[in-house]
Amino acid sequence: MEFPNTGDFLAGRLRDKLGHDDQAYIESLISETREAESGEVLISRGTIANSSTILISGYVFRTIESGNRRFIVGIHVPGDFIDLHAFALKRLDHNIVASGPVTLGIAPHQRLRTALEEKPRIARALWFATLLDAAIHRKWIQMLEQLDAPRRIAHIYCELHRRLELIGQANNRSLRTPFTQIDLADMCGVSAIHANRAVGKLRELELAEIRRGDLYTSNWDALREYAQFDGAYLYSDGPLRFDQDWL
Amino acid sequence: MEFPNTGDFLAGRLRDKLGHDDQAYIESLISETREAESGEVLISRGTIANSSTILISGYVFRTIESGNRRFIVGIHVPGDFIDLHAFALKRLDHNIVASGPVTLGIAPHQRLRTALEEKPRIARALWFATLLDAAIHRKWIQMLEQLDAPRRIAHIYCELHRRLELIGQANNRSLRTPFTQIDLADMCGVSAIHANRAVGKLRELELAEIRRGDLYTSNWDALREYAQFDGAYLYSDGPLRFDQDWL
DNA sequence: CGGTGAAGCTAACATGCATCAATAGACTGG
DNA sequence: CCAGTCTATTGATGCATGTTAGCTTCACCG
Repeated sequence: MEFPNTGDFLAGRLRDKLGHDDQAYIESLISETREAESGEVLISRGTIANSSTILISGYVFRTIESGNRRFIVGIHVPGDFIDLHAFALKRLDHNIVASGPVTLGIAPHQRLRTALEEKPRIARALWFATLLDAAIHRKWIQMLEQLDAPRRIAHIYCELHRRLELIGQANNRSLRTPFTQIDLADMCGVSAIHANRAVGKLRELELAEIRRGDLYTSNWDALREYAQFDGAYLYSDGPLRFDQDWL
Repeated sequence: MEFPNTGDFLAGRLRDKLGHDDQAYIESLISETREAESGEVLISRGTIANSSTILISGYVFRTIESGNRRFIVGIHVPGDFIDLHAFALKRLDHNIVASGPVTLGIAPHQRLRTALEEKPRIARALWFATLLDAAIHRKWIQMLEQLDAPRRIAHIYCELHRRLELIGQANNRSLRTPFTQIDLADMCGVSAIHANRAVGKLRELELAEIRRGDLYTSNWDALREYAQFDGAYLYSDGPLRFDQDWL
């Protein structure tokens, strides 16, 4: 299977957790790829799925609609399984929406089932991936409880930067995204106007310049300190040997 | 193994998901039980664990300490595995703290490992449990993004009420907890003073009376509507057959 | 080239919440 | 029984954020 625009796109999340053979095996679960446009609802809340999806390029949001407003409860970067829940739970409790153009890999549940039976290590790797999602969720909860709007925005960009780093797609000076200020507002639980003020404050403090979703900074460290960002929750440190002493 | 104060305490989370034999099997993973006092840190962030823990009675918080303040990012009720993450990730990124006196069941990782190898259905049940945790996390994110302080408190109690219902420990008129207003503040990301005002507002609206953590109400439906509570995210509806078409 | 709509930006006022200060009630240990 | 501590409560003040309205900028497209 050929993946456009990506080398070893699965290198990120499961990087230290699987050998090269296992990575290739996971890629072999993908039966086809698909392109989608910005704003497209890739998976709707409540739909019964019989395949799961890997994000190959672009960004997607997990969104919950409530009271004619949309809330973003998670973001995914290339290499992430975006609906493993649907495999175990059969239906999702939220929508998955493309932010900007995306490329997706489709993994039929039938193949996943076989993989889980034949390769226990794969099963654990997928479990690990969902545990990591949960850890990121917890960090967002804390972020929403603790930080004001400018810091929330800074924290989100710092997290994305680290996650892109893990798949070799991070840039020293900038982070390009298709996010609008409305998207930022929906992530932070503030109004779009206030998201605008928050972006302005980061600019005023000379920590970051955010233009049309693209963040430019000359000092990631200062930005991370301002956002009180500590990436330990991403479990990306080397010595953690996932497969070694588990099986 | 005898469990004090609980009948079939695992009936809740995995209720429809496992047969009676499997429930008994999970209970047999527990090598010993342990009591702990209110406020005790049961599992510290960063500790390498070689056993996992099931909450048998009482409540526990998942907490993150940051900038000399504590944030609560999750609550567990009897029947929940509280540190399955530590099994797969080896260390936790947060603390687990007893709220009020608790009884715990200890399941050595060695036994869990054997169980996962011998009973694929158990492995999936545990995976399901962590996915449910993630779904609850997402709901908290949305709640923090959308609701004001009084509604957040109401939502948290509505969620707990539903979760207690699933293990047959819910009461029609009240919900007893050992939570202080400081705890409520740490869950909602507001100051203790404001949590007090929020409690006062629920009282003023005649939706609920909260005294020393115990909530009394004559109208759960009104409270749920006020909090915009929809329990679908708890995946507790009958027709979802977890083990049937998965294996 | 100019119209159109979405996104970004700004101002003015209203509300939610933090903070400080102070007090009262409840539990605990002497 | 009292003192000390933790919790609950109330008021006053200022900052954070919501809301409404209007304006600007830019990409797209006829």
